[in-house]
Amino acid sequence: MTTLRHVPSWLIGQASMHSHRLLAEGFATAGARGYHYRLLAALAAAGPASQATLGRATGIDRSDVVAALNEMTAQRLIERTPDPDDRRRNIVTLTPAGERHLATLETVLAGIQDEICAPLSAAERDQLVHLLTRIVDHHTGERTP
Amino acid sequence: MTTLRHVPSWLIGQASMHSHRLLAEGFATAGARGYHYRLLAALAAAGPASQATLGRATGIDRSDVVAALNEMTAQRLIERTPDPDDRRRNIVTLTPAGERHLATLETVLAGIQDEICAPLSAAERDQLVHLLTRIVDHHTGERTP
DNA sequence: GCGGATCGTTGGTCGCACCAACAAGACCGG
DNA sequence: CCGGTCTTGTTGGTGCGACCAACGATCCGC
Repeated sequence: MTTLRHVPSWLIGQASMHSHRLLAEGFATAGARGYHYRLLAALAAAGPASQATLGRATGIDRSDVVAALNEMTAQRLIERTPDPDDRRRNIVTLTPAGERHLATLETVLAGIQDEICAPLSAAERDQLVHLLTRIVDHHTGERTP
Repeated sequence: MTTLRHVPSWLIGQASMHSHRLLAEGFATAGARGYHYRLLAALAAAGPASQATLGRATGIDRSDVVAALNEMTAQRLIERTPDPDDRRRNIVTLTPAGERHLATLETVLAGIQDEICAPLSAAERDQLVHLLTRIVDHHTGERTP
């Protein structure tokens, strides 16, 4: 696509495709996918939380949280306990296996960042992060005004 | 996701999500989607071509080309003619309506680029394009050696 | 002429993002 | 205390994009 080579959205999309593919491969060999990592990371960062809270923290839809959590309970990575203070809620907890799993996914993730940014110097990588941060912040801030 | 805010692949993915959403909205109001634009652009750039050629030029799978082309023939944007020189092939041609449609999609696309890059100066936008180009080239070059 | 490659097509799979609806429960104003 | 409103978990379904396997038909090199 010669025409599209200068178009930001095309470049962003292509870069996203490649990184997503690499990430999906890496996560798949660990038996996980993107949603799993995000949820594990959120749980590790903020401690046990309800599913709705997790959904808000990760930007994953409530219904998709349910599905991912089902898969993760099957793998004994998390546990669902009914909240005694609010019987609508489930309190989701990270199991030791879940913490270990998160650690391996974390290393996978880090390795793939280097792979993605291979052609860039450290300074350029920081530059890229800075530019993208501004774009992402701009469009997430304006989402729900 | 505080943890992910510095991770390139996360930023790329988020940026891709936003631009994809904007683009999908814009294209949808014109009755198109991403594949349609890509195919129209490829046809305009290289002239009439077979479906397999189009697939290779756009990076879209043969089977997905079929589906998109079906939708586009229903909208009278393209025409499929059997190739007399090779009876396996269809020669796909852009209709006048298709050219007009492409033009409107082109303006939609351009507008959205500005929207995406709104928080960036012209120089920064060039910088971003340059950095992303290097990443994309790196990972597409290594794809099929 | 035969074997291998190519082309269009059908019919699936997967990941991610999203939406609508519902019952159960919480919560608040009157 | 009761009714209305909101939240929570869950079910089920949509759309897009990327991909893969298999098929008959056709072409091409040997």
